[in-house]
Amino acid sequence: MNPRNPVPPAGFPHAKAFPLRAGGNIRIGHQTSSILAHSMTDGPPDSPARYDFAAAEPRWQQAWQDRASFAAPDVPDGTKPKYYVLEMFPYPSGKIHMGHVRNYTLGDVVARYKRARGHEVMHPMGWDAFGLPAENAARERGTHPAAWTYANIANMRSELKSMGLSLDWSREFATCDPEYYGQQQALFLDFLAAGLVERRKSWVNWDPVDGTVLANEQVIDGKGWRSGAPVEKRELSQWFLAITKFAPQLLEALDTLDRWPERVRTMQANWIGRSEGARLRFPLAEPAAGLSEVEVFTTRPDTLYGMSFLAVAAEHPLAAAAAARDRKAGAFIAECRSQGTSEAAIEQAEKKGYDTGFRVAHPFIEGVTFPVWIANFVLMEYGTGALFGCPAHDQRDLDFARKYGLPVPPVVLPPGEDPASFTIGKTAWTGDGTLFNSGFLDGLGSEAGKRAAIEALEAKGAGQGVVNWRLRDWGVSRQRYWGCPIPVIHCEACGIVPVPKDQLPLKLPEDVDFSKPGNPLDHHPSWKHVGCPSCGKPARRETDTFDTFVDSSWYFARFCSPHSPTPLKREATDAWLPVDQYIGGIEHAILHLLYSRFFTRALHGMGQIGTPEPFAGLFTQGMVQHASYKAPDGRWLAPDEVEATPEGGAVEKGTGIALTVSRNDKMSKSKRNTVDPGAIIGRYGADTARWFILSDNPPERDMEWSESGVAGAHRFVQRIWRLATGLEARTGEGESRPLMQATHRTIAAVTAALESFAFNVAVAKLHEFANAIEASPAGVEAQREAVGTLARLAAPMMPHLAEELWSVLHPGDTRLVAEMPWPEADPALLAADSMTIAVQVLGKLRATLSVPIGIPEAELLAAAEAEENVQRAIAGKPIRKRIHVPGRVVNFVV
RNA sequence: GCGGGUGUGGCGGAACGGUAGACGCGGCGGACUCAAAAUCCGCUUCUGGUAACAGAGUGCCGGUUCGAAACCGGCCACCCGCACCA
Repeated sequence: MNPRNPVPPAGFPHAKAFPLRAGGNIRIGHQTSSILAHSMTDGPPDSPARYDFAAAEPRWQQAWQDRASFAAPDVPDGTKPKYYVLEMFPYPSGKIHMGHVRNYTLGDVVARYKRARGHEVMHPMGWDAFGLPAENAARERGTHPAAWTYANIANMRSELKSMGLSLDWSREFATCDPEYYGQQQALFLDFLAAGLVERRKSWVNWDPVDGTVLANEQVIDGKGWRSGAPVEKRELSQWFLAITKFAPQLLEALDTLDRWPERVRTMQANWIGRSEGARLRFPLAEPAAGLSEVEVFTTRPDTLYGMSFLAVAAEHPLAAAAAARDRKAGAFIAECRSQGTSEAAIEQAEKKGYDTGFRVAHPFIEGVTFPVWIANFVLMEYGTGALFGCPAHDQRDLDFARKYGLPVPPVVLPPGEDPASFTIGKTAWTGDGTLFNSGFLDGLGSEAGKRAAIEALEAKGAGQGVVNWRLRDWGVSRQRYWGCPIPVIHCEACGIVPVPKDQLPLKLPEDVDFSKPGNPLDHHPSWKHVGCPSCGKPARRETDTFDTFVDSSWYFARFCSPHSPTPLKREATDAWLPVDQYIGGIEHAILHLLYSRFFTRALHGMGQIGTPEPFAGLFTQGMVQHASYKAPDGRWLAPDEVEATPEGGAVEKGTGIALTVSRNDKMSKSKRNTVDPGAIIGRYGADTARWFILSDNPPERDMEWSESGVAGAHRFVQRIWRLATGLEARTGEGESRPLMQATHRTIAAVTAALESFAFNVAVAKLHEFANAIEASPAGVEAQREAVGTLARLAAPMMPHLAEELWSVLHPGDTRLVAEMPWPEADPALLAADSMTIAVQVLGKLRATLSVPIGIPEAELLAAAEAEENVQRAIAGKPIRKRIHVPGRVVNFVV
């Protein structure tokens, strides 16, 4: 996925925060971590007492690759249930970051677990490779975007491989591969043929810094999502994908996505923004500039008799008509446009308007006309860009009316108010009530009034009831080079002519000049000049490229048949879609996920995909954060420049200057608090990094990366390694049944935890199990069995160590844990031999009682009552009630 | 303003309505060592007590229940998303 703040390529300034060799003291919370690092890097690497992850991890990665352990067929034979697990694919910015490590570790746990549970698992990886950072790199240092991108991919691929992910690399592609974007061009032509593409002039969000158009979804607080520059309004011809045609389906189907987080569904529902109301036309008293009426949308047709004025947006045609005959109107429009849409601007902006002098008639009120104002709070993008002002029952309209001295006629009487005395002060009445001063609507309630007003409008031909959507069509044109070329040709004679499919892929030219501002494709001397495929006359290629969100709107489907000569292969998508578990950041809750849903529905409608929804399950992970350190002079310090104080604060190394510590800050270059995964993996190994990132907290929450936490995870890795290698030395002749029971309880607990994404709990249960093994007096064979199960249960999280443990426990066994089935809990061993019963008096714990399973109730109650503490609490009072919850608790009520 | 979510030790967090604080981090004490590291053992919610034990305790107020972190009603705080949306 394209990050909002892409990390510029090449060396992070503090990539050396965690040096691979000794000497890198990270002194957060005393000296443990630096001391540990010292011993681990300087100690004998082949010491039998320590697990040599640096040698073992590549070895097992090679073994998986040699055995093609993670390859999935395009069309499985159906003997196993399929499971498609996918993490949002990365933007190749140069290096992986901790967010990637978390994301891909989560997905890998699911993939490995499901594989062990007998599913045919597809777990692919690719690259969301088009986008602006590559072009910026080209401008800044003269590398070609393709060279920059593919070099980054090569680097990040090897970083991902070092994590030991169970990926099917044979499915890998980058969206900037012509084999991919050529298929995307073919899909676009299908969309065009299906009537889902429109070219039209429209007011667009223009990012003056990036020099390109932005979709509404890419404008955050009035600023460009990438550049952060205030967005301007411009009118341009653009390509649009007709997502609004699917608005009702996209909204309704949210209810079917029961394995999506509630908050994502809510965000999408809000974004789609359905509202019921009416569209109606107000005739102009005198036609102006060819306009004879103004259309408005309202959700409150019941309040039509409360009209006081009509207001249009600055971009509305009627505003232009006013400007044409009135210089001051033009000046007001210009003022509105420069006002900006930033949050600050909106908050400060008072409601301003300009009376155009035009007047409109009212559909119900004869012989009266109302003034038409241009108002800065009317949005051209919503509804019709015009509204009727009803100040008594809309706060914003009321503020406007008070400012300009417009009338405020009340028409909705709140419950309990007297019509003779009810007036509106500074607060509009926006609730329901009884209509009055409203002609034929008088006496109706608000809901009945709406229905009656719509009926009357329809009868008069003045309007109709409608459902209005906040969702806009998706403008996909971008004036950039490093994107998928839009495969159409503009011909003076024939108009818009699609590039014939047999000429796809329409490739980007390689010789481009980034020295001039603007779109290099447009500047290219020859690329855009082409013969019209229809009439043969000279014509012009479209030089816009697609928004990169188009690339990510169907990649999950392409993964099913990544080498197909057609965009999709129906047998493959039928076999694999929908994605069973999709995992990624919450930042894509609207944009990417909504676009992908739209694409899937569109392709479903064209018969190219058999399912209407792309992602059956969605999991949104939290961010990875890290403490940040700021000096009084405003400098940010990297963790390795900081020393902890005994009081829990931090000072700058060397100078001793006290620093402000912020404990949970999103990792960012500017705050210098990033941690480089490559360095962590080099120093502790992939398993340690994976284990820690899973153990810290529930995966949907933000987590804090801490050095001491990683060190703790590494201690556990080494500990269970010793558990396996020291089997013979740990003599034991004792009973093995308790250990077997602990084993099977752990199988059940870890299984339940993994099923519910409670990976931190799974980790805790495995810690407990390791404690139990260590404390067990059981003999060698029973311990071997237990440690072997520990390895298999830990395998989704620590795959390399699991293989290593298995090979140590079972020399000569050539099976891989990655290909073994999941351990089954034996119900006979889940049942305990004895149980601990809590004994309460009046709900307060007074004793615990260890009793054999199956003890008669009377016996148990007698034993409980006999407890000394219980007797003291009862204090001689008669027991009124004895409550017994078998296996749990006894409660005496006195 | 609308919508969604979260509140539990020093910290991250566990806990089918049934022993609150599993597990980890940090801390304290100890063993081993010439010394350190690594490793191991013990303690670690708060208050009182040497202890046994007692009292309090899951944001606040109330309710349901033999029993509430969990369920219900009413608040508070924080986080996130949307928002001059007609």
